[in-house]
Amino acid sequence: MDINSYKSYQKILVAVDCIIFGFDGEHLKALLIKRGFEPEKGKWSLMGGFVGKDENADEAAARVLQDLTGMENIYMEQLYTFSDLSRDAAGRVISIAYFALINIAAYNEQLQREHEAKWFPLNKIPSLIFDHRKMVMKAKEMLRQKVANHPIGFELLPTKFTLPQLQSLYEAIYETPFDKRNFTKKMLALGILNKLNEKEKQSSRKGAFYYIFDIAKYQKLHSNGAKFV
Amino acid sequence: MDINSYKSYQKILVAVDCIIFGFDGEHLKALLIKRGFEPEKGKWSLMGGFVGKDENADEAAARVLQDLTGMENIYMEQLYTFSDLSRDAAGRVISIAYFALINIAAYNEQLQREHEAKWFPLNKIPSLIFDHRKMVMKAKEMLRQKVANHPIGFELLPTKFTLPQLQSLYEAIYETPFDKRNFTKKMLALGILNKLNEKEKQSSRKGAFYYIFDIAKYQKLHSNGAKFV
DNA sequence: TCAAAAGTGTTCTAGATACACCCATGT
DNA sequence: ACATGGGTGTATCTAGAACACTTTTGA
Repeated sequence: MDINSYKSYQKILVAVDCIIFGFDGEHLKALLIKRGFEPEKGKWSLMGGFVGKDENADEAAARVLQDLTGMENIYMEQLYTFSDLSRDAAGRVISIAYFALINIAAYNEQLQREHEAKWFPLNKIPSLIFDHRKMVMKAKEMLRQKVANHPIGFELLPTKFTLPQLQSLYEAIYETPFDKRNFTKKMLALGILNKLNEKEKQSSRKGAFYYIFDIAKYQKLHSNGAKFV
Repeated sequence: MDINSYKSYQKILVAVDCIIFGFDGEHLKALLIKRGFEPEKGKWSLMGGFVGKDENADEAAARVLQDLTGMENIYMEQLYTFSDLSRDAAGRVISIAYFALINIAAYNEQLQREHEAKWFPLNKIPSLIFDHRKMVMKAKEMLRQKVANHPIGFELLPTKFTLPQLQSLYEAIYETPFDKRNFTKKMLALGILNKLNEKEKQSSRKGAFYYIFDIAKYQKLHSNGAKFV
């Protein structure tokens, strides 16, 4: 703050934009919508909204996410604030970007149709309005960093998942294959997965055992992160 | 964005606040100012300012930093955006926090007096206005993470520095002692330090060789980070 | 019986850690 | 001569990487 009074400064429109990641078992995807209003109507865009006078940015982002997905308690984290003068064609708007991780299978098809939303693989993101492409790229980078040290990958999977599914997810995030034995070894060594006495039989004849993430065990061990990759 | 027009949303005052880190050879410190205007006049605070209509947040932060330090080209990075409804006692203001690293020895004493600024060791931060304490803590966390993978520690030291100085810095950042032999070994193994044929003789009789950071070598090796701790 | 994916151990290598003595110099 | 901080090497341990075969079962 400098010595000028608050009043001599101009207020600015503040938006949030959400990069919503999902994983379909093969590709890491982002949920985009066809923008329904001007400017740039009809173009692909991130889901966003303005920050209202009675909410903070986290609340605004959660509201936007709920509008689009119908879900609450989505994993969500602030990413970065974009403030270039001409980033929004309609005027000065700064945008606080959030990234969110959801279980793609739980996503409501109905809402998808209502919003004209679509999942795009990260390597096939269409042309986006404004600086949204930059946001997606930054979110992807942050996802990689976070996943390496925090057990957030599980947010992208169903409650019950198999080790091959988990591995596919990590391979999709890092765009690189991992050795099955080493991967399994490391994940199990973390001691935060509980094996269920039940198999997933869709994707193979033999079937793969389901696991669940044991959040209690995780929190006991290392509240501030451990190495996941 | 939702279907409402931009106009139906309220604009918000947008500020930047800077967490400025320095290292005096022993302690990691943050530069704080005595706030010169209401509300909370006379209390300790981060240096901040509003984002003007003709600048983006990075530019605003750079301007604020230059006001306080007289320096340009300071290492600076966006940290997080704080937007709680009641974070500023004077009204709704969101603040984009930045952290900056400067060579404390190059800091202009004159400006320090003008701004009633003072360096505080990180473990002796006084009571701060608003949510500034949260900002400082978050900045400290980010500094640790960044320093581990990026050669930004050098920003806190003079151009010429000794290995004992570098080690003290890392020890201050991580609040933990390192083994001298292992530290030296690792730093030299990175291959990004150039030994000068010149010694620093203030702090010991024998004297310690000066080194300089070789940014060119660093960039050649790994543009996207390496392990520094 | 065979195709397709799941499951499982050992060896090797590199990086991290632990550890103690001599060196250079100013007083 | 001695006190102070600077400089250096080796042995051990641990985590990560490389690598191939057997198991299960539906078709």
